[in-house]
Order: sequence, then C-alpha cells, then structure tokens
Amino acid sequence: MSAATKEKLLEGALRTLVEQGIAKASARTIAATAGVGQGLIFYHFGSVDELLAAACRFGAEQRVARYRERLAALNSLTELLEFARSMHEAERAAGNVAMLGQLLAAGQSSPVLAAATADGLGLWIQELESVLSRLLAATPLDGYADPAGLARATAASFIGIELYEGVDPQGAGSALDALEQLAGLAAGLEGLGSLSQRVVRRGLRRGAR
Amino acid sequence: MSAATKEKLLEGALRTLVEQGIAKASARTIAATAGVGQGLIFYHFGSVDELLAAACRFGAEQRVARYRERLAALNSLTELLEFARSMHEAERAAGNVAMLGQLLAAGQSSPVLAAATADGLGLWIQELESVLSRLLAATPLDGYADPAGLARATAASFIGIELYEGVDPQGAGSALDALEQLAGLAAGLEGLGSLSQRVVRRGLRRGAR
DNA sequence: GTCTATACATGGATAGAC
DNA sequence: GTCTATCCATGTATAGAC
Repeated sequence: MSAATKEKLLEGALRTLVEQGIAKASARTIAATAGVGQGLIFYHFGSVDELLAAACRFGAEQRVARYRERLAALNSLTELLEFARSMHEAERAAGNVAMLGQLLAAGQSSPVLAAATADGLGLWIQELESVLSRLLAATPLDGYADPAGLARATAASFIGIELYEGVDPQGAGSALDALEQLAGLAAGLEGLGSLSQRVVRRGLRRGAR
Repeated sequence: MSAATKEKLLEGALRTLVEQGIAKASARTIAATAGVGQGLIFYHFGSVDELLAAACRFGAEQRVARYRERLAALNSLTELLEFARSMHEAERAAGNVAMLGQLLAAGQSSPVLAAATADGLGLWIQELESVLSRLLAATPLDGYADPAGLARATAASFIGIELYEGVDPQGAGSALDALEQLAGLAAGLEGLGSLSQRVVRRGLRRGAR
C-alpha cells in the first residue's frame, strides 16, 4: 500500500539523518533503513532531496507539537528558562537538533532542502517567538528586545552550539553554561523593584544607539 | 613539484567548500578546481577527509591572523562590538563562516573532520576569549560572565546564524540585529556611574542561582 | 618521489514488470 | 498504481608509468 511505504520512507529518512548524518543519507541507505526498495524513493518523492525535505517538515511538526500547550502555559522568563533546559536536553537526546543542523548545512547548496529547513525551523521559531513576546512584556526589556529576532537568534544559536558539541563536547558545555547565566540575568530582572527597573531601563537606553 | 601541488589542492579544497559546499567537495571536484589530477589527493593527503581537514586548519589560521593585532589593540566592549561587526561582515563575504558550518556539520560523522574543525574554530575562540576576558573586567559583568564560555557560545552562535542565513536571509538579519542590541546592552554598562553599577550587580546576583 | 590510467564501489534515476 | 531490475554517472582508491 502506498501510504504505508511513504511513511516507512519518512521514518527511515529521519532515522538515517539522526544516526548517520546527511553524508550517508543516500537513496540506498535510507531505503535499507526503511526496509523497502531503493527505487521507491523516486516513485513516491521524486528525488532524495525531496524525501529529506518532506521528512524535515514531518519530523519538526511531530516534535514541536509535543511542547506547544506546555509553552503556552508558562508564566515567567524563569519558568521558560527552566522548561527550555529540559526541552533542549530531550531534543538533543532525540538527535533532532543535530538533524536540523545537518539539513541546514545541506540547505546551503540545495534550494529544496533550504526551503524545508526554513519551514522546519520556522515551527520552532514561531513557538519561541510567541512565548517570548508574551513573557518579555513583563520585564524592563519590554520594547527594547525584539522577540522575533531573539527567537530566531536563539534557535540558530542552539543549532550552532549543538553542531559544535559534535566536535568539542566540553567546549559546548561551557558555552551552554555561559548562555544560561546570561538568560538567568534577564530572568532576574523580573524580580527587581520598580526603582531598580528604572535604573536598568536608563542603562538600556544608553547602551542602545 | 610536491609543495606546489599540495598548496593547489589546499586552495582548491577551500574554494570548493566555499563555493559549492561539502556535498560537492569530492576528490574529482576539488582536483578539477585545483587544476590537478584527481589521484593526487590520495597521494598527498591520503583521503578526501584528510585534505579537507588540512584545508580547514590552513584556512582558519590564514583568516584569524588577519585580525590578531587589531583585536589586541581594542580598549572597550563598545570598540569590540564595532570591530566585530565589520569582521563578521568580511568573513561572511569571504564565505569563511559558512565553510566552518559545512565542516562542522560533516564533522558530526567524521572524526578526522571533527578534530580539524575543532582546531579551526579553536583559533577564533582563543582570540575571542582573550579579548573578552580583558575587556569584561571593566564592566559589572566582571566575575559574573565566563569569558571562555562566552567566546565559545559566540563563535558557535555565529556559525548557526550564518547557516540559518543560507535558508532564510531575512530571518537571519533580524537575529543578528537582536544580538547586536543585546551586545550593546553589555557595552552600555561600561558607561554607567558607580551607583547604577551597584544596582546592576545586585540584579545579577539575584538572577544567578 | 610524483603523477596518471584504470579498477572498483556507491549513488541517482527510470524503463518496464506486476 | 505500485514496485523491481537495470542503467549510467559520480565517487574513492591504487597499481603501475614516468
């Protein structure tokens, strides 16, 4: 049956990307992982790139859906930071972040993969952006920080650090620690009194140019 | 002559990586770019991966050397920020950041490339770390922010954003803008009076856990 | 020691079988 | 409509020529 084969291929593509990387994600390897004939990729998806693109969108939607309601229920940057830590750890373990990194790199020279990766990343960014714009409003950063830009910077940075982890686990650990400290700084602003907040705002205006 | 061929191959590998990405960086393609026979890669470097590894170290050293003295001459975070902007723009245009991204992704499943990329990135990180630890000392972040971790986070984040730019130029632009605002915040702290600095320090201690 | 011609492996894609 | 057997391009690696 067609639908079953298509899904086997999507799962096979995801598993191959996560376990062996884009370099090994050939039609033959993916088909073997999926347990189907190699030619089926071209029948069902047209090309390897298009299968990978479909798998990217499929996988990202699957993963983001896991967190959507819980993100909407958060009430402070501190809570977000706490939640983000466990979320990142879970996605890292699932190999999802590294997979996006692989596709992102491949997307540099494949328009099909570029569009798919932008879409997949976009799902994460959308969630981040909406929770950030809701929560930043309660801090002195309101009106100063741009939630859309921050969401994109955060998503891209995590992917960069995750890729970095693959070549220097210890260095990546210290990078994540440093960012957590920085995020904790912003979260700490929530707890300041109104006088201190005013001082901070003045500092921000001066820092801006 | 041997040395000339080796250098042609190193340059050819760099050009291929920058212009066509890791996916096209095969022995045939690189050799064609370098204008030499394909088999020479294996004679001089043993394998394609080892050539790419050598090229990565070669290229990173070349690029970092350009900035070493100028970074050492900087005297404030504001100056650093200004300089970093032009430096990043120049490297971006040269394709160097994207190349590191390509190698970083490939390094996930190739120990040889992983080691080389870690080394290449390490050169940038080393420069960043030394200038950051020197300049952060003059701000309220002194003792709070970890220069080693920040340098690694910065380098990895820029690579992530650069890869992101390949699939969503506009989104990457807003991400960079947001980070510049954030960096400007830290730079602004330099100009605060001692009372305000004390308030900020108190906030930081509260934000830390 | 340096390089080229050639062998062998893997990958993408499709014509045609069911 | 679904799938398999087969073709051709591209890739790695080396035996042997110079």
